[in-house]
Amino acid sequence: MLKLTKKADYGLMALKYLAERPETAALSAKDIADAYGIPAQLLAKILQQLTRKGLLKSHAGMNGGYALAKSAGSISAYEVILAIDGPFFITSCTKGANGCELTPSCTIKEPLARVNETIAGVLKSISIQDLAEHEHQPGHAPEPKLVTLTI
Amino acid sequence: MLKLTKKADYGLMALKYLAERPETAALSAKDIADAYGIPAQLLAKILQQLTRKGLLKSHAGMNGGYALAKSAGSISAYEVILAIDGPFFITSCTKGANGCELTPSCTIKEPLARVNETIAGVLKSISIQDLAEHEHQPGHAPEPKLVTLTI
DNA sequence: TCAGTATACGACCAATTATGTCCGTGTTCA
DNA sequence: TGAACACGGACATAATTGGTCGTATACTGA
Ligand code: SF4
Ligand code: SF4
Repeated sequence: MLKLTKKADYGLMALKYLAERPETAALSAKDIADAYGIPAQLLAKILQQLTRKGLLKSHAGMNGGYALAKSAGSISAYEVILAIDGPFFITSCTKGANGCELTPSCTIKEPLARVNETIAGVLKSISIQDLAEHEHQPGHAPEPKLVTLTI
Repeated sequence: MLKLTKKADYGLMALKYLAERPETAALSAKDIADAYGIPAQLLAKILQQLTRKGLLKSHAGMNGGYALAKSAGSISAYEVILAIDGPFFITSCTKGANGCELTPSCTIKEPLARVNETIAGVLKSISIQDLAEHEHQPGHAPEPKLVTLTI
């Protein structure tokens, strides 16, 4: 419960990997998969999804592969998760048609919707660049981000 | 992905229901289940779990049922989710033994652990009382809570 | 031009998890 | 004593996730 799928996980890793290598023109799905031990075909599908959503640019043929479509700083973790796993909701209601059938009697969906928004906000405030920058030198103080939650 | 289980959902609803009725000595699982249309036996098991974790007090026999073990203000949504669904992690690693096998090569687990902490913080800052108070009068300004995220 | 390398995409399968039911046991009270 | 309740394990089923396969298509460079 409340767990990121591995697909989203893999997607984030791949984007981070690309963000760390801005000099290379393109990296193939296999290259990235091998670097981490991710199933190559699965990662390929994930990268294809990200391409369709406009987060990556793809290039077939020899020396082809994927490259970031935008700057690493302008891609948020939220976008990635959204692209891979679809709309982001922590509850089963709110997702259009097929929600849970006790939505009318439910009294906690509004508060939970706020929580949902807050978590989405957290995810939106994290960029691929944040992930890539992270592990560098010990002396760099990462700037804290603030998120507001109103029940 | 990143979705609350219905069990946790039901648990929160039940606790809120109890919090709104502090006068009654105890309410049976069936009472609460009927009020919302939740499967009674399933809710019963959830309430039993919450009892084992010390969030509820139970009383068998006629006119028995469940009551809050603590004040509604001192029970956080985090505790409830923890009691029902077990340890709270957004990633597959960090959960003791059986995590994902690419933990050593993974480069995003530290940042994600911070995100995990942040989300846990959000959940911890929400009490059952917050849920119960919510829908009252329109004029009451709910106080916003602040959560800090440091990548 | 053609072989090799790569993406694109849908169908399919296996493993896991979530959801819910059944049933027998023990407890309390009128 | 019996009705109404909690307790808890063992199922059964549905939904989701994680992963594979096969094939078509696109691009490159020798
Ligand atoms: S309606 Fe209530 S019970 Fe149903 S999914 Fe939404 S929050 Fe959960
Ligand atoms: S180790 Fe990395 S890939 Fe594996 S679960 Fe943790 S964050 Fe995800």
